[in-house]
Amino acid sequence: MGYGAKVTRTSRPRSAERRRRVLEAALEAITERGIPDTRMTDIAERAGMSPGHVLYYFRSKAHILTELLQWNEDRFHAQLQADLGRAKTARQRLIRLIKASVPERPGDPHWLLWLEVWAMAPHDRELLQNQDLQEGRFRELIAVVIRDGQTAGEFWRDVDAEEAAVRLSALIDGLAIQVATGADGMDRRKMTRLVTADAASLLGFVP
Amino acid sequence: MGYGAKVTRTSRPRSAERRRRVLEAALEAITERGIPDTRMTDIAERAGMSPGHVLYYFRSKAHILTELLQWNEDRFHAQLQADLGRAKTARQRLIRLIKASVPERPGDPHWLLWLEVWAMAPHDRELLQNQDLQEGRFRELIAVVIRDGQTAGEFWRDVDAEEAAVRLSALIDGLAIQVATGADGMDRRKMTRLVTADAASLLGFVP
Amino acid sequence: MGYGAKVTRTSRPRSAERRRRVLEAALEAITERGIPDTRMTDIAERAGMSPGHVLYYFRSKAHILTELLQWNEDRFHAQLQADLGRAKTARQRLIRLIKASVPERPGDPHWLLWLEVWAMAPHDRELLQNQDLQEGRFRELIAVVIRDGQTAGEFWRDVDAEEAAVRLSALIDGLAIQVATGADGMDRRKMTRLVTADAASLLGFVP
Amino acid sequence: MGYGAKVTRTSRPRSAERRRRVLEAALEAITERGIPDTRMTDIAERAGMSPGHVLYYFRSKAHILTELLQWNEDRFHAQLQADLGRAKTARQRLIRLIKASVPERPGDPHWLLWLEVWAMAPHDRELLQNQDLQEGRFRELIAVVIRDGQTAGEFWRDVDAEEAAVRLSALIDGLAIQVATGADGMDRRKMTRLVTADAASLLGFVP
DNA sequence: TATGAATGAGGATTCATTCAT
DNA sequence: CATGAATGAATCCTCATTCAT
Repeated sequence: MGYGAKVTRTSRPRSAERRRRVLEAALEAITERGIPDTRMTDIAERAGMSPGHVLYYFRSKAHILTELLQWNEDRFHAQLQADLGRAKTARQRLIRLIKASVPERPGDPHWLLWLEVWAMAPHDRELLQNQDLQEGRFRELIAVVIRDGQTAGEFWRDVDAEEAAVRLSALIDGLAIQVATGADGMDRRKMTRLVTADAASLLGFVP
Repeated sequence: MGYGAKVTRTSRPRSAERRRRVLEAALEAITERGIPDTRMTDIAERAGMSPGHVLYYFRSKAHILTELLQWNEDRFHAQLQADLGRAKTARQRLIRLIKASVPERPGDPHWLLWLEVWAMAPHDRELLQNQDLQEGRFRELIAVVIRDGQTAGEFWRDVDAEEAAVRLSALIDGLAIQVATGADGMDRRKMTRLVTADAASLLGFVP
Repeated sequence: MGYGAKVTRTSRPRSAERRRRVLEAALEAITERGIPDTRMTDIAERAGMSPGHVLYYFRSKAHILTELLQWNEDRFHAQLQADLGRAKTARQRLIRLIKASVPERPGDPHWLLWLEVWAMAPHDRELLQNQDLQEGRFRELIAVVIRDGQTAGEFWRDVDAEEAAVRLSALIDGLAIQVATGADGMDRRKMTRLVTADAASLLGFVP
Repeated sequence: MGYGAKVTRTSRPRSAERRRRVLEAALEAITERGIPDTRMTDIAERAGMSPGHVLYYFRSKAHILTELLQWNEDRFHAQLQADLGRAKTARQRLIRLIKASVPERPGDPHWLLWLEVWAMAPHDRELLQNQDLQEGRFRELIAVVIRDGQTAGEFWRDVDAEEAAVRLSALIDGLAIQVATGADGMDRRKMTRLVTADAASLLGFVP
């Protein structure tokens, strides 16, 4: 994950790190205020640079957003993949996947960004396509785990893996809204239990 | 509900109708452009009046929004209640409820407004409370239908009605996102089938 | 030239007058600082209104410019036509035309605007077309006067009127640059004498 | 005028060439976009160096401009002098001078720069002085040729050489505007004919 | 010399809101 | 009630210039 130990001279990554700093700042600001109320200045301040400099790296506010979404998903998936790699059984992998998908807490940045995407997607074709891509990637991950479990005899075989993935991811989205917005009567624990139970009854394993 | 024939002084209804016209215009504009990109002027134009006059009825843009959400939900529930009233069995009522909940098409105004609400709620306590209220009302409606069905012996009795309602409404939300945004691979018909199947297997009736 | 004496209620012209005020302010500012260094604020201040209001009348800085050029030329031509109308002979008309064309003094707004146009025209097709139109109108005016004089026997007949107009207007442009910029060794009086002498020797009349 | 073969220390010529490269780049950029829309970056890119480095050679954008104008005129005059040197008679010299003065084509860099100068001169005293200098130099050149021709008996003697030079150079300026901006109905050939004819009738030689 | 990251002072423009009529 | 002119604060973005390396 590092650039190697030998990089002494501040070398290239400088630029990449600056960009990352901007993205982190943007996510932070957006999490706090929401996209429409996040000003360039908010981002710049948090990133510890001038507004002009933020736009030196990203041509416009829209560009920041685009890259932010990508970066957010990539990070999530990398983490998820690593997580899954450490599990032995499909059942364990599915449970880990569920746990990784549940918002950490109200205001979870990853999910707040998704709420913003859903609100904007109907008016932004490009964004919608990206949404499709990311959600498809996630659903496919679920489907793979399910199929693996079916092959290994851990899950029932007569369930359509794709459809189950659609149902599970939709349930996750719907509940995550409640957790992430901080809605009354739903929290991380409850959501985890609900989704796990649903998966268990759907695929026939013990939660 | 209804102004009746006896309203003689024209003043009030006139005003009420003007206000409704503004709300309709606002919903239309928001559906097209999203809340952040909807200007007072967009609303005024659609409502056929001047921007200044829109603010004569609603003190600010925020007030329009607040009232719009309420109005939108009230309308939805009134329609839903009427729908359910016409059904004989709990099973029929549940199915009608599901059908009423599925977005008509990509861009369905009712749902697009919800997408906006979810995106804003984390940064607006009042809005969040309203969200809780409305979603609670909807879940309770589902729970009532389920309990009715259980009492009538149409649904399995060993299912917790509240929890089932939570699960169903979350599934609906999650899938509605896909349909309403126009996501690839999901549409009204497929969503209806999926939710109905889920309810059926959950409560033990024939879809 | 007035709107009639009966207009008591501040009526329509309000808007038109505001617009004119903006154009006057713009011309003033541009004359002082040049187009590139004229800020919206400069115009607004001089027009006695807020910058936002200036853009309420004219959608953008570019729009102000476009209208300003048109307005400037229209004004010049209206004045010129009136001038010519009062002259009896073609010779007198030509002399009046020349006098009207000579810059009043260094910094003459009408001509400074032309200097700006010439500098911008190579990079703005629309502007160039407008330039063609206006210069064509002016040259045609000269040509008409010349032809009249030829018909009346005041000017030599063997001179091509169009070509003479081209030559005269080019000479006027070239000298006006010197007068309007305040170049050394050229002024209104000298320019008038030079152009008149040129016309006289070209068309055969006594200056 | 060259640096000769003896320059051993490469330092100076290097620098001089770099500077020239910047000036060439600037002229190119300005010709394309006009001065107000030419950014430091445009110049730097064309010169194949970084914006920071451009300012290492020229302290500011204004300095580039100043030097560019000088360089542009020096180049023009050097070329012109060389041209005239090859002509035997004053008549030939005058004709060559005219040909050299006519813009090559719409967008001729040398003339586009003049259009910019005229637009800026009224707001920049220093620039105006430089304009006076350059135009004076050009007019004097014309006057010299005329006087030579008069002495040699090629041109009429009763014409005031200075005044003729003023007239000719103004006519050239006025027509060059049309050619250089790409105005309708005027081109290099026509302009050449017009100016030559004017000079011929003024000085009494056969065009 | 040479780079390009970094700055920050503006600039045009937008838009909710106010208010005289 | 109704208008639309008027405001001005706020926002994104540009760009000459500086400076550490």
